[in-house]
Amino acid sequence: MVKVALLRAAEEVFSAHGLDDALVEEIARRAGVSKGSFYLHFAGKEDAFKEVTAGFLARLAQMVPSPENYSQVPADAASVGAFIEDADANLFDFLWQNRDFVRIVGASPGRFAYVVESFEQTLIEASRAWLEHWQRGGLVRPDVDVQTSARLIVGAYQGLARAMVAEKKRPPIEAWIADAVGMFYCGIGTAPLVRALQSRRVQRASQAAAAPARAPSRRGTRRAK
Amino acid sequence: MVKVALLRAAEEVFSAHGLDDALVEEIARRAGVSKGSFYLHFAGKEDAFKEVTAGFLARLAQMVPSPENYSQVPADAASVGAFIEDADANLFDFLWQNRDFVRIVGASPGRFAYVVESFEQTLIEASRAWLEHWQRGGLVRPDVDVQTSARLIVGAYQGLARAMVAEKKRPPIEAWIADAVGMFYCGIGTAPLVRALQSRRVQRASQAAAAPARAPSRRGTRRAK
Amino acid sequence: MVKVALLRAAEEVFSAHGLDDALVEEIARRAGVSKGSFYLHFAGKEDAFKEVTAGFLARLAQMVPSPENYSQVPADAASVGAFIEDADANLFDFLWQNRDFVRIVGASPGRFAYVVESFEQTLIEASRAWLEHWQRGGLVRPDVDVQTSARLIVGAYQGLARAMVAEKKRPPIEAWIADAVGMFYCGIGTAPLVRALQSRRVQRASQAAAAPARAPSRRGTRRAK
Amino acid sequence: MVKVALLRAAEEVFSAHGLDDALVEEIARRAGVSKGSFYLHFAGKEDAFKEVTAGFLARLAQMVPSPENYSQVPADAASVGAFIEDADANLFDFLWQNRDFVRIVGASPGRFAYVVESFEQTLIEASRAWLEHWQRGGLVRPDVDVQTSARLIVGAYQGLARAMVAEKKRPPIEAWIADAVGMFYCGIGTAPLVRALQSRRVQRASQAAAAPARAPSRRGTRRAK
DNA sequence: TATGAATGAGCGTTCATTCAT
DNA sequence: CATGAATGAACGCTCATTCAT
Repeated sequence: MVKVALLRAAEEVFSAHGLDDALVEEIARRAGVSKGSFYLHFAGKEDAFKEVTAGFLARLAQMVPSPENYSQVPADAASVGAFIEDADANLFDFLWQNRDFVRIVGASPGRFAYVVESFEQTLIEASRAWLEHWQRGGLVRPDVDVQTSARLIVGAYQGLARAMVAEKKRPPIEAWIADAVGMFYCGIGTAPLVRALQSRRVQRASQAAAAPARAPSRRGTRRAK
Repeated sequence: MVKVALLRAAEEVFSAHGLDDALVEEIARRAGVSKGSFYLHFAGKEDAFKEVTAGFLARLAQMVPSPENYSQVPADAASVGAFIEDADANLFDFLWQNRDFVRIVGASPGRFAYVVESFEQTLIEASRAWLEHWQRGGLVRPDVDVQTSARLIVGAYQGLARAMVAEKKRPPIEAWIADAVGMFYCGIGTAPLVRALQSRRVQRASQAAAAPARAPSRRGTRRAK
Repeated sequence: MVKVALLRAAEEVFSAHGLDDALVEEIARRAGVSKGSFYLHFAGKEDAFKEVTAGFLARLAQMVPSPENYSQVPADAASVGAFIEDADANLFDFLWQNRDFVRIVGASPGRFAYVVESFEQTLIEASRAWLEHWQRGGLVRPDVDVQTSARLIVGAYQGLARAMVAEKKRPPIEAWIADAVGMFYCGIGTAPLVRALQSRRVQRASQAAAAPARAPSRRGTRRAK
Repeated sequence: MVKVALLRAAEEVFSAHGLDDALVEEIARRAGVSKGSFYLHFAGKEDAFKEVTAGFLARLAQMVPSPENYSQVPADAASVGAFIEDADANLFDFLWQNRDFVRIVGASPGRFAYVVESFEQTLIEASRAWLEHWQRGGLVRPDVDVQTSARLIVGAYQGLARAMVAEKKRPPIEAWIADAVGMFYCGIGTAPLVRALQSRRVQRASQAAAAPARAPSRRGTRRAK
């Protein structure tokens, strides 16, 4: 119980001040315990940061669907577009909610690079699995190198994520993702998938024309607080 | 002379450790002077950081061409693509050479945001000037809002730059830029420009197919040292 | 416990070196704790000085009698002289014991002037109260302006105190006070008081003649240590 | 020439900040020379302080008259009172003009006590000389111990000086001195001198009654600036 | 003489970590 | 498990003094 409070407090303080400027004192105070208790649960400040990061990545990993753990695996061209966009938007919304912490983790390139890299591998693996799944289902062209494509997609998404967390106001994440999905899957998809994605785009464009001042329609996880 | 050495040393140390973790002691030592001498040239550590940043931005600004200070302003569809890509690749190569420092400046969003923003304005202004120039020359469609387009282009390039400096190994900057240029200018260019850009792309693709293991071919400014 | 030791040590060190030349290190060392502990109890060196000063003034204020808190208020001419001289000698003896610190506080006229002034007000107020008391008792002439007289008396005593703390060897405080009391109260007293004071003076003179090598006969509070 | 400027500047800066807080830099700047030049003329900051103090005491000593170097030595009861008061008032006015520096010198009791003491000796010696002179002239009673009286007078004047320099606004120095002179010389003077002093007092009192708002009538040396 | 850049010892303050209770 | 007082290493900045020119 205390450890949970400490982790919560640590995430807040690390998000607000970064690893170096975060005070153990403040973490303990926010958790409602003494500074000494902090050291009963963590070996030190850096260790707490690692745990917070690990927890964050675990929550993040839970948001990454994979064909194995999905009961209703979409395999028809019509629903794949919506499925991908929804999953990705969920992930990006979560990153936006926690953008301060994401920024902090990304700001220490030397230290803790491994955490980013391990998550990157997770993402690549999941992407590869989906691409294979859809390749088997005839939505992705048989000649596509799924491993390479997965790498490229994840790399592009990282750039997108970095750009997002550097913003001050919430950017139109859904539109960004739709564009990205359109770009990637049109490049590797078979004719049915490309047609389905294009019809989605047309549909969305007409909606946007009808209601230009789009309500952000928050979805997904709220920021841990 | 001493100040130059201090600025060089400061840039190195700030790049390596960031503002807070940089030691005045180390900066002075690397510059070959005493700690006291540091304070003959700077009001304090933060002041030195500002000077380093200002110098960096000045060097950066020199790499941004504008129609006014360019003797040979390209205005024909055939050469515009190469011109843009070359200028952009130069800029990105410089950022890559100084990626550590770029990361540091970008890592303190609150403090020093103004330096990033001021440079952003410089870029937007230059982009707008080029777009107007080419609009007058018939390469950019007359109905394009150059101000808005300039904003979008600069924003996209920022995302690209952020993604680049976060990499450990030099990414294929030239390819990234070529893709970006292809995307943006096809969207706002008139038919001749679009055709010229597409022929560039075809040409490059065939080159890449012939020589898959691309030699990086460093160009542009070397890192100040 | 630690704070008491720190306050004691701080008073010593401030007395010996003044605020600026006092070393936090030395204060902590004398108190038998680490430098870090000093900052658990004080916001900084100046804050410690203020606390020491406040404590000193509090002890000082306790030595100033007032008619309200005195059970046996003397109101007859014969005992008033002895009462005044005794109270004043007590106060001056305390100042002498703490002459180093008194000198330090008085040496920074700009900073900390308020502490001296606040104590001055306390003294004036007490003096006024006594003069009114004795005026009602017929020992002070009815036409005397007690407020003005109180100011003058306190001012003269301040001069006396300043002169005393600047001495290297203990001056004849009792004699100084006796002279001062003789001067002031002869000027404002009614005939009975003046007669009583004069008889005291005669008596003391004959004693002094009999025992020229006057024993200092310390009295009152010892220096806090 | 440079040394004179440095001494002047040093006196100003020492007066304003005290020995420890005075900056060699500021002294040199005010003198219009470089910091290095300062060390051509003084062995260090403390040495400069000693020279400034010595110069100040020399000027002070010049203001102390002695029977030997006085062409018109007053020896009649009528003019002695005016003579003493005038000389003392001159001295005190000078001290008032330089009260900041006087305070500084007095504030370092341990260090530099010798300068005060040497000047004290000068004063005592001069007072003794005058008392002897007047004793020979029949204005001071023959049974008076001139050495002891000189000590007492100088001690009392020191107290007066200390009280004065601690004031924020110029106190009525002339009145203080007149009172002091009246007190001391009535105690040791012969009948003619006492009568003369009393008539002065009466005269002054009537003047004061006629013009209560006494104009200060500055006299003597102006503050070195 | 004069300069002023360079030096480096020194101090106030912070804060992660420890440990006796 | 919990506390919080205590520790001490670390660092930014100041400024008296030196010395090459």
